[in-house]
Order: sequence, then C-alpha cells, then structure tokens
Amino acid sequence: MTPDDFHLSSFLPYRLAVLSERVSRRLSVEYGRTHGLAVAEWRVMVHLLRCGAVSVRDIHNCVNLEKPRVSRAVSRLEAEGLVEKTQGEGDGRLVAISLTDAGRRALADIIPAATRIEGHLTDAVSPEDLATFFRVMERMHAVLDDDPEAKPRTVMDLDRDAKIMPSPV
Amino acid sequence: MTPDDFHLSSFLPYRLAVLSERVSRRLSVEYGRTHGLAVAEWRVMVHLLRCGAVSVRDIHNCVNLEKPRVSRAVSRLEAEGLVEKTQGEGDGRLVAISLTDAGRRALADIIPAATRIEGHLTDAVSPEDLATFFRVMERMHAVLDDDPEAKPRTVMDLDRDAKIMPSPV
DNA sequence: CATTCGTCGTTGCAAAAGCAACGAAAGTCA
DNA sequence: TGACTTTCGTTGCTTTTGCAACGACGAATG
Repeated sequence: MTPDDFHLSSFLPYRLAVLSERVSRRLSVEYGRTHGLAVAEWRVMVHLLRCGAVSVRDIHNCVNLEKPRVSRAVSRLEAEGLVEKTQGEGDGRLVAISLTDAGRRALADIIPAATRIEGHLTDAVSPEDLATFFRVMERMHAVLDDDPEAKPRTVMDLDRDAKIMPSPV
Repeated sequence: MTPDDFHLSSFLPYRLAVLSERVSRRLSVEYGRTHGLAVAEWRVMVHLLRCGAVSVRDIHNCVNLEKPRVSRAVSRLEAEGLVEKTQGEGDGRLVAISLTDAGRRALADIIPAATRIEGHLTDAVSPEDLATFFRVMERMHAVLDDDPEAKPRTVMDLDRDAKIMPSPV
C-alpha cells in the first residue's frame, strides 16, 4: 500500500478506538447520571460484586486499571460509602475492599441499565455474527499475546472462564 | 440476568475498551518511538496527508478529536516542523494546516509500520470473519446513531466511502 | 450601515492519567 | 537475628483531557 492510499477511517486501530469510545461514553452517561460513577469506579464495583473482599492489587490485575487509578477510585467510592476498606488480618500490607450495602444497591440499579444498553448493541446483530465478532477479538488478542512489544493481557481477560480466585487477603 | 451473574470480562463495552486500548498502545510504541508522536498527532497528520490544507474544524470533524486537542496537536506538530499553518486568504478565521516535507517523510516512515501492525492483526482472521467483524461494528454504530443519548458520529466515520471534501479554506 | 448572531481557533482551568518513587510490611537467606 | 530483596498501597508530580468561555472575524438581519 502506498502511503497516499492510507485511510484513517478504514484503519482497524482507529475504528476500534472510535467505537469503543462511543460505547463507553454512552455507558457513562448512564451510570454517571444515576450514581456519579466514572469508568474506573464502575469496574471496581463490578469486580467486587463478583469477588468479594479483595486487594487493590487483585483489582488491578483483573480489570485493566493501573494501580494508582484503582487506589484513587477506591478512595472515592469509600468516601461515597459504596465500598469499605478493612485491614486484612494476615498480611499487614493488604487491604480488603468490599462492597457496602449501599454499593450493592447502587449496582442493582446500574447493572440492569448497563445490560440493557449492551443488549441494544448486541441485539442488532445475529448470534452467529456476534460469536464471530468475539472470536475475531479473541484472535487479535492472541496476536498481541505473541507480540513482545504489546502489553500483556490481564489474567482475567486471558482466562475468561477460569474460576475466579482472588488473591488471599 | 441477575446482577450477581454480571461478568465484566464478558461485557461488550469492557471488552471493546480493553482490546482497543491494547491495540492503540501497541501502535503508539511504534510511532512514539520513531517520531515522538501521540495519537492525536498521528491522526492529524494522516488526515492532512489525505486532505491537504484544511482547517482545525475540519480535522476535528473528521478524526474524532475535540477541537482543543486538535489545536494543541497542531501546535506541537508545528513546533517540530512536521506541519505548517498558513493564514487562509479568504475567511480570516480559518487556518490552513498542511504537511511539510518533513511531515510527509515522517509519514512515509510511520505508515508502513502502522500498516504492518494492522496486518498482523487482520491476517490472523479469515477475510470473511474480518468482513463480519467490521459489519458488526457498523451495526453497533448504527444503533448508537439512533440513540439520542449517544454522541453523534463524525461525518467521515459515517460516510466511509464518501468523497472527501474538506471545507474550503 | 449597525447590530446581532453564529463560527473559528485558542486559552484557562479543573479533573484525570501515567509514571516513578516512597514508606511499610513480608519474604529470603546467610 | 540481620541485611537485602520484593511486594503492597499510596502519594507527588508532570502531562494530558474535557469542557467552557473568550476574542476575533463573518454572515445575516434590520
């Protein structure tokens, strides 16, 4: 391909970024309006719902957020009473983060809305096409897994079906 | 779906974000290392290659960047001599931004590398699956197009095959 | 013409991201 | 035990983002 024929609008990374950002933004309208959550907070809470009391490091390893971002998201959530930090009994460094009842209530509110938006997107394509879509995404991830220049995938993204075993806390 | 069954790792918006970010990051390793470009600068330059001398607003409308971000990206590129701003003759407000020779040389360097990375990703899937993949993305965009809460798509992303007609400058 | 309105590009500013580095707490190994 | 290394969570700090507002310029309207 000669450089002159290069089209940004047909460039895969660009297309991915545009769609992803559009979807994310649409979603944050939802949980931002209802509970003032940003993406990082949303990911943290959802992870807590599944994995109970976990450490910052565990969240960092699972939901694709840098450690400082997790730490700060947790602080904000704690300030809003959606999450609580309790000093772990064993390892003095680890912190056990878990949802409060208010946090669970908030999720019970947001998750259906999020699922509904996801449904709008997925319902628009046939199940076979959707399966292909996810399969292609997985293939691309696999390519990056073999690329030493690419950032490794998180454990949770790798073994999507693996049993969740949060690090002991 | 009960909230307890909600998996972040199978949530479409999350998956999109993770793959998109991973791909983008891999790509910026490439053009960041070679020419110190960030995503915004890369998009601006590529757009200029196609559309010649255009205004900030035109770039903003085409490559999914907020106006201030375009303005600042152009400033940086100008400081590095990859781009030049000339006052448009007609409308005194508009600025004509175009690539310098150095800018074109840089692109001649980067575009093959970018295309190669894209190729690694797309070569890993069959052409039919890739076509389905893009079709699904387009369908999801269409859903968002009908959603009043979603941000509208840029013109260029809408009419991917439309003739490029930069606003007169 | 004069006034109002819309548009262009830029800047200010507050919030967020990314990265390195820190103190505290295990773990390791002699 | 004592020195060294590693890991955990947090914090500092610089750069970047996103949004609003601004001044400059043109178009539209009377």
